[in-house]
Amino acid sequence: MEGNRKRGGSSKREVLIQTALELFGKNGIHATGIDAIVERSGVTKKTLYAHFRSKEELVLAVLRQYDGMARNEFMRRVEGGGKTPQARLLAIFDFAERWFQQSNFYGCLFINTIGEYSDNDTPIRQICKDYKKLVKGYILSLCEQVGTSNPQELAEELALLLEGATVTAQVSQNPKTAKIAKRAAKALIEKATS
Amino acid sequence: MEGNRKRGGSSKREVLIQTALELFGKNGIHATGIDAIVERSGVTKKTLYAHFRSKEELVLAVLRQYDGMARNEFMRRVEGGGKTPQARLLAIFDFAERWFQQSNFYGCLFINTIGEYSDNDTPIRQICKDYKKLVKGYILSLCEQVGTSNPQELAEELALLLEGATVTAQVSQNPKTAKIAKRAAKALIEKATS
DNA sequence: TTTTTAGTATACCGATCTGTATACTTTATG
DNA sequence: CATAAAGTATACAGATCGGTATACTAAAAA
Repeated sequence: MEGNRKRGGSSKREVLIQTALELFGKNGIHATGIDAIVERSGVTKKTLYAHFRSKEELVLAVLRQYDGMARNEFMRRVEGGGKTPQARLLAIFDFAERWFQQSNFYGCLFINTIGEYSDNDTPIRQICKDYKKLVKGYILSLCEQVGTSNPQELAEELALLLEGATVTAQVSQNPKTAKIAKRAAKALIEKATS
Repeated sequence: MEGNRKRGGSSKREVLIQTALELFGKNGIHATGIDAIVERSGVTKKTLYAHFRSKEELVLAVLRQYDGMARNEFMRRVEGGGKTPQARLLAIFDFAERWFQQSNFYGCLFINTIGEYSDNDTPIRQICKDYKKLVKGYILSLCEQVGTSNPQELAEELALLLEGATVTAQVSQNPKTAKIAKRAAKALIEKATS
């Protein structure tokens, strides 16, 4: 074979990853059984284990897939949200607000996953850590274009605001935390560039 | 009986709550089995179910206990960390730094728990939500004494910084996020009170 | 067309999960 | 001292966990 993913559609592998992503995001990883993924995806357990050797491998595939998707959309939205570096930095929080408003928003998958896996040197945790590092790197690259004497400092502060807004929106189920973070970000950017 | 908690010591109930707190914090709730709690605490399963009707009741007891302990220590440290409202607001982040440095720091138990329980109207989630609300209320009370035209706004911003520092310290295992948050907080407080 | 691959359907395995039952022991108090 | 509460030790029930085995089917490739 070879002609899977029937014409723009999705292979069984992708269906499984997508289904697992939904369930992991909603209920967490440990609370999501293989049987639930199999049932919801309409794919047989045998097929699942033909694509993934174990649940952990499925978890890793889900995290990697989401990592790519999320960072891509993040950068796309930020880039499209403004022309100047200042405007783009603020657009981060417009993107966040739309994200928080989605009905399937259950906080950051990577944060939630880290809460379930404390062992530091596991591949699962590493993916989560790397994601955060890469996002912060992107924010830093914007801060470097904004004309401040200490872009690293500004990037760290803005990254903190984004994380804080995300978990607070998750807890309170109120997307307005994005606006609060944006207001604080504006003040910090102004201070750094004056 | 009645003379439990043998002379300043701890009753079986308290031992179970403490043990469960450690395991829930480290590995999450769903990943922590009753058997693990029983084994680690040295208390029989029968006794556990004599004190708690179900695992969920134990979870609730753990969260309530931790809620009280954590808020108490938070306020105590902040109050002892400065005399003026400004100094106390900044002392929040000194407290946070010490917290992040503890070897058994695995992020905020309430945040991690919310990541495992997405259903909104469960008692478990309610405790987590209430905790965050009460902490924010305390921060607000400090902001009201600091002399700003919009204490609510400042409190929301500082609460976001604290959350962001907490989850970022959890992910990066680096307590320095507290200092970053403190720096940003200082700027926001100055701006609000000038 | 024949063969190989990917899939379904379903039953099963051993381990672990939450929770209960049975029988015995410690211990505080009336 | 006698009693009753609280505890230990241990086995077990029923469900679910992650993962495997068997038999059959659809379909693409040779």
